[in-house]
Amino acid sequence: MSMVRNKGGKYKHEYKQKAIPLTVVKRLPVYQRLLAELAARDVERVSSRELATQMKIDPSQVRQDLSLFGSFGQQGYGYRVRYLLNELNKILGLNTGTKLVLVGGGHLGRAIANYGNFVKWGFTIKAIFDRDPQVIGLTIAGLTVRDVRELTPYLRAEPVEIGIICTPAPVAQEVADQLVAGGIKGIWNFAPVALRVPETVCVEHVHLGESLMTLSFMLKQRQEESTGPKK
Amino acid sequence: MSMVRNKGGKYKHEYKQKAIPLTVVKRLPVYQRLLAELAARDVERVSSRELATQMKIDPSQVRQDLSLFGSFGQQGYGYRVRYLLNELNKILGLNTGTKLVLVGGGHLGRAIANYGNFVKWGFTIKAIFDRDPQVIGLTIAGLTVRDVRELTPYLRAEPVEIGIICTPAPVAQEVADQLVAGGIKGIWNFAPVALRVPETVCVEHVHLGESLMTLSFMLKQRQEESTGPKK
DNA sequence: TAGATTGTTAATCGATTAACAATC
DNA sequence: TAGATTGTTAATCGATTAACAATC
Repeated sequence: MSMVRNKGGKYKHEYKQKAIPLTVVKRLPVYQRLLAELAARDVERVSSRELATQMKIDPSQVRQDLSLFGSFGQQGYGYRVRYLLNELNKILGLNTGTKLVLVGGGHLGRAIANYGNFVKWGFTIKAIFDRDPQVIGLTIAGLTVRDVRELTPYLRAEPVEIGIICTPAPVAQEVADQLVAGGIKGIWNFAPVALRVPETVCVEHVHLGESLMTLSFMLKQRQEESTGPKK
Repeated sequence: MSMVRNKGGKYKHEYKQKAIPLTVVKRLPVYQRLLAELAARDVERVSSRELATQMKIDPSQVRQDLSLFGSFGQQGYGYRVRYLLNELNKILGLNTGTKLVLVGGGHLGRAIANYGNFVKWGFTIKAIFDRDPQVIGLTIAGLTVRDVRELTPYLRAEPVEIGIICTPAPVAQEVADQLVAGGIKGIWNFAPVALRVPETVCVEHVHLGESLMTLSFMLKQRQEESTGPKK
């Protein structure tokens, strides 16, 4: 996938400067997962129509999304599964040996640390920190939990791309500040607070409470639909 | 909040039949959280502008979102925090004693079971199931883990609104089928698969892998922005 | 070759933002 | 009362869907 001339004779993708809409960004990992599943079953090719059916979206959308990053298919054929998967991995920054630290060794932190699914995309948790003397010194997923006071010095000595926050809400902002001070580039936040960070730092939050409330709302709506008048 | 006549003399909210856009649904829990924080600090009133600032959206959007459910504010004053919070809780179906079962007693399942944050909205996990003989019989969050083969009989005897799936991906669909057979109304799915369920069943999925990939992508974009040409 | 399917441009649809009368 | 802020309608913006020439 190098630079390609288009009709006008101009280069496309001279610089990938276009901002990708968040709606598209959220679909990229889904494409990746579907492609990975197909590749695991040794499926060779896939059409935008097939991918779209799986995701309950329009085939045009699949093609439009992918075309933001390049031309990966062939007319009349579709997409080669392995090739497209590989391109998506590159787009998503997978398999580049991304390093993480985890702060908060409670139940959720332990679950994340032991969740093996990330390793295969090249993500590695390098250290775990906690504040509680009862937790410090424990072994979680093969790592000895360190005192959170060592966090900033650790990051100075061992630069890491991503920090995971699995602490209670009240201390999450403080931890975020320390991670930022330590030069972290992204935060994966599981605490139910909106973190304030500099613009240069990316935050992805997983708010379990909000997720459950969403489900609760949908349930209630369904119920009212059936209770209410039938059209 | 009962029925109110509008200018045309027609009742509004005769039947809450309008479908709420998913974009709005996803913001409702955020409003709820912000209001709960304000209520905890004994703040009495809040304006759409203040809420909007917190959420980095437009004040119009806050008012428009809320107006889908009723008129909760007062001109020139804003919204009473406690009143609006209470209305949001009703809208979201919180504090109605929702019962859940959890399938999968691994690290993630244990974290969910021990995550105390849901209890305060009236969600209670009534039983935990697993397939592994090593896990069956263990006590997790005060509950003895049952054999997953008891799942369907259990649900027949003890109706439950929501099933949580914390199993590995390959068995998630099978578990979903059993939950549906047991009359469950909603599924909170942590397994990285798209579940096939009847239209009557709501699914909310939390895909940790997709979330981490999203973060990875944003990081890569940031990096390319700074590496690439400055404007 | 004929059939299929891409990449892309144009048309549609829906969500966000702006504006303002109503009124606390 | 004057100032502030809602609820709602209209205008704008962006995302999704449709259409089709290009071509494998």
